[in-house]
Amino acid sequence: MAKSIHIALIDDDEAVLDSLGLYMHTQQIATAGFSTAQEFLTALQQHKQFDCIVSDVRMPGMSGLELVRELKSRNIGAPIVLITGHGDVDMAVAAIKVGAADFIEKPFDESRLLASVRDAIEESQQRENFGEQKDLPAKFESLTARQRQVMELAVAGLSNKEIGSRLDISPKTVENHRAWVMERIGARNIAELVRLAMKYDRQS
Amino acid sequence: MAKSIHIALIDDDEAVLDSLGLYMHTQQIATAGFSTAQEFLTALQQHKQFDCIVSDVRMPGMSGLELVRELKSRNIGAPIVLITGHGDVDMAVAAIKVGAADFIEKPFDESRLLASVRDAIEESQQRENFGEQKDLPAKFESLTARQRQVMELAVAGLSNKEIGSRLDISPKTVENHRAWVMERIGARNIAELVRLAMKYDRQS
DNA sequence: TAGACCTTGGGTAATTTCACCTAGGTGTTA
DNA sequence: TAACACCTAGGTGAAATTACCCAAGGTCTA
Repeated sequence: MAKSIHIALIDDDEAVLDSLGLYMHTQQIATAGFSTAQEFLTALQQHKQFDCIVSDVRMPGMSGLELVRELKSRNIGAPIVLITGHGDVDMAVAAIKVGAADFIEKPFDESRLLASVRDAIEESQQRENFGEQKDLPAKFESLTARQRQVMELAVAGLSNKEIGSRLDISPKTVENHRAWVMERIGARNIAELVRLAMKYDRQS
Repeated sequence: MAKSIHIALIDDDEAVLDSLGLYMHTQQIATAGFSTAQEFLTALQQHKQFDCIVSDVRMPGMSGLELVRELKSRNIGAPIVLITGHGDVDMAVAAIKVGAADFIEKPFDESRLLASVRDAIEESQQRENFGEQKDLPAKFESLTARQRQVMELAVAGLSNKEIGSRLDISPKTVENHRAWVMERIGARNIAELVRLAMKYDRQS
């Protein structure tokens, strides 16, 4: 349910990496620090996944802006938040145009960055959800009859015990069906399942 | 969350009361048995509340049909399921017309009655909900700013811990706000809250 | 200023959910 | 027949929710 957040921090200044990493940690966000864009790209090639990428703009080697372009050309979906100490309007415009999620000037409040990161992740997930919505009918129709029964009662707000007595099966079995439903539909919690189920109901 | 169900059983045949009461008990449904409609009405006057009333039709004194009329004239909302051993189509039609929720001929399967009772309760609750829907905006707007924040994040599927770190308050406080929200909105569980919140979003 | 309400957060205990696992019985299909 | 999917249901352990209780401090208002 929790869905831990994991972000990448890219900055050639170690002090920045440390302080941001520490702050994010206090916010239950895992971080991986990289001194250069190249280092980060190497990690990517090793199948590492990040929910968001926070990168400095001015760095030796590949710049943050170039990194954004590179990632976009690779079709990496993770949102990228750029931070910089020497930004100007043009640079900011360019960054957003090529697809950066945000562009923040140093010095900034850590909470400001956090909010930006969260917004970016949320937005990208909503994009994902839009993609998924087309498969909604397919997903719901892939449920077995039993799973559908359980799903409907769960969405109606019944506990596993109540569903069990309603369907005359053990609460444990309900639990199992429920787990399957969550996985098949791709919902991370009941709230999401309810939302998707309502969407599906209205669609079809 | 559980919302225990409590129904009234009215039949002049003690054996019927006993067996139905026993069966309902196995289904986590509490029952109160009455030998005559009058007895039941007396209980009603003592502020007893029932989610559903199951009554025989042919009884000494007031008949089941008369009971339905009586209750309707008193504006009692609880659904009434009639059961009878000597029914005919006309009687059934009349029963439904005056507002009985269902009309079942003996002998019947206990599970058949159970399903009928549950459907009736669900329907009557939906009627209630329709009534409540008009108050939906009022309810949501009665939330304080903090409660609304918590509500929105909860509906989005975040755990109390996540909401806490997002709002920089302790999970415990989130819990308290959440409880208030549930009470104010009148939702019995998250699923219901999500549904109401979506309804509200679409309405306004 | 006293009362009402909101926000904050602590405690305790019961219940529920979640994420794993194993495993038998059934029915379908390659 | 063997593989596969499904339903059933048990176990364990961690995490979360729910329902209560309590109290302190702030703000606003009659």
